[in-house]
Amino acid sequence: MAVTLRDVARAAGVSPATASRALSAPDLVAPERRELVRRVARELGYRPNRAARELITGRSGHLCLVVPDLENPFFAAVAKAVQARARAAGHAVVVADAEEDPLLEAELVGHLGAQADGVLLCSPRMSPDDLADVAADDRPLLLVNREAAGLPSVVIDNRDGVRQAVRHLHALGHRRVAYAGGPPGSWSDARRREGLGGELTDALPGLEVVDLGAHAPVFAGGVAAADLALAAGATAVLAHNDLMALGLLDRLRTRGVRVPDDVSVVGFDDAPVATLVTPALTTVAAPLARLGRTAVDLLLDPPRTDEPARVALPVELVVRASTAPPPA
Amino acid sequence: MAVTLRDVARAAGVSPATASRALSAPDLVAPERRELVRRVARELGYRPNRAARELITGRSGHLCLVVPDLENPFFAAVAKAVQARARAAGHAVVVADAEEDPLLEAELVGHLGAQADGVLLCSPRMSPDDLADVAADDRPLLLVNREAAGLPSVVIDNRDGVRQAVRHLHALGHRRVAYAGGPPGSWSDARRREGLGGELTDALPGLEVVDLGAHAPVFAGGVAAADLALAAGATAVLAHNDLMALGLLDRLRTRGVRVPDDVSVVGFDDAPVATLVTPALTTVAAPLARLGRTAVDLLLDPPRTDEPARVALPVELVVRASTAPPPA
DNA sequence: GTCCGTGATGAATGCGATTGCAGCACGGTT
DNA sequence: AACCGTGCTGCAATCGCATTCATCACGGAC
Repeated sequence: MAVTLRDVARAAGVSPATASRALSAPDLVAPERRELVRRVARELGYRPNRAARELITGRSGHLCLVVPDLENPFFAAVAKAVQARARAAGHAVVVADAEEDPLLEAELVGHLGAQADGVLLCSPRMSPDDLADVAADDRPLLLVNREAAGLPSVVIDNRDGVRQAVRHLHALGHRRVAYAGGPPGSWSDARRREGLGGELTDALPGLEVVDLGAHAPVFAGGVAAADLALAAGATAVLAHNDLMALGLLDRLRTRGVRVPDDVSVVGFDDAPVATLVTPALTTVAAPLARLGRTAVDLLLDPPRTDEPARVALPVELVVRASTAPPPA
Repeated sequence: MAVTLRDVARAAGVSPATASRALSAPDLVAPERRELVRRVARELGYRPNRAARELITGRSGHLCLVVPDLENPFFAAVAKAVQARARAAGHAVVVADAEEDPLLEAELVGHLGAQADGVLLCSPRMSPDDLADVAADDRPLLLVNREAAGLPSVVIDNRDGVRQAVRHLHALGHRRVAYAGGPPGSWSDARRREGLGGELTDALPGLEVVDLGAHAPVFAGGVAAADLALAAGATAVLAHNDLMALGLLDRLRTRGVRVPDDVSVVGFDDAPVATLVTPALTTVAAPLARLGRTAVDLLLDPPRTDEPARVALPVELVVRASTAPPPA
């Protein structure tokens, strides 16, 4: 059997209460006794039983992370960072893959979240109403890459991202730029469309933004968008994410259109795959690791304000080989 | 506060013991009482407290999954499948990213694994000795994509994978095939080298296999291997994994070598990215989802044999656009 | 010398669910 | 009528730990 606190106490010749204090409230125990207990504990290989501790303290030492798809590099990157930061803070991470399903998402938050010290809900597909429902538990909840009224959140600056991308294209000489949007209902897609609005076109003379509509945020979505972009006569396409940008690249090549000579392509997220293709993708880099770390920090000790915290992280355009001046 | 079993019992007019049995050992309770309790529990939104249950049963309902890198698509795919299967079996998954570090890996198994019902150790970097150490706990442990004496494991058929790949290349007419190996000490790389051994060259007349040595199993490793392959005069290269194959593709293109016209390239794993590049990668598809599912099944109810279970899953060559007959 | 404050310690309690054991009612057997 | 087996049910103990409260020793102040 495992070593319990009683074993340590017995071996050290103290009561379980003293042993407990020596390990988790050191100030309350006389120095030499404290060190004795700690040494004995180490020698015996004592590990506190999380269940017993949770039962009495109410804290499990677990965080729950819910993502739509673990295989999506965006969420994989966030999950990795969350895991690392949580571990540094002494917490384990229970991850749940919601398989892009809003219902499953809500269920997972309810089931798994109930046994955790807090829940990180990543890019939820849920409607604002359902979101309010799952947040009704007193369990701390933090939204990642999505905002909602009354809930704390960490997001990336989507508006600024598309602006940086479009300014880059405009500076290269492009005047007709297409946006290949993400799925309908996507919160981040809505923010990006805001960034493309009047304010931007006002600031950039001669610029026309063509909306190519909503697409699945995957390779196939980009393939479909490519044909629309060509039909619309755009010389540059900004994609909702990198996966779609790869689809664009592939379809354009198939149709004999050279990138970046004939058409420029810009992605979003800076997924690792962006550097693995030819031409390497110009893309808006989202600080995914920082997103994950900030989320954990904010969840574990929330600022003591009345309003829930809302953090937006800056993004940065990374120019690679998929953008160039338009053909003369 | 949360609804406890006592609340349910009181509301249903029975003792906590009966309420407990009604929910988790239904046969022991009279039918009408049982249904009453279950209805009341549902109406009150009762959720058993995992900590309390763990304390007495010793089972936590958690599995622990340790992987070297969550962002690696290979492990992301396995993690996704593990998570799904575990959930179906009523278990939550605690994931730990070992950051490719054998020491951290061992520590994570010790810390996190101690509080779980079982540990899935994915492609451990650990030495066989350290492996034996961490397995010394009575906690069930299962190796994924690695074998070791005395431990149960689920692997893919690495030997057969390289054989299928090389047979394919030989059938296309290639006679000088290079192998760009993975990192030194990699268990799966060793198995693949076995597959390339005498048995294969005996069976395929005229075939020569050139060993390009060990490389980091990433894009940059493939880039380095590309130059070696060209210098060795190979007309086809088999890479340790898809990431390296992408590096090969990129470097060959940069040097003006056409794929597949001049040189054929074959990857391993069939990571999602294999279809996202041009030319789409011919690769050995590892059944990653099945790997994860099988691992969970085997961990949760191990066969009652003396020897620990060893399962090898079949792989399948997927021919895409990166292989063709060699130049005349 | 007595009293009180201080700091260190241990005994006891409880967190919520499970489970061995005893008790109870009931129907059938001798 | 006495007895026994069967089927349910409840009591109470238990898991490992944190924490409250009482106790005790010690030293300084009066």
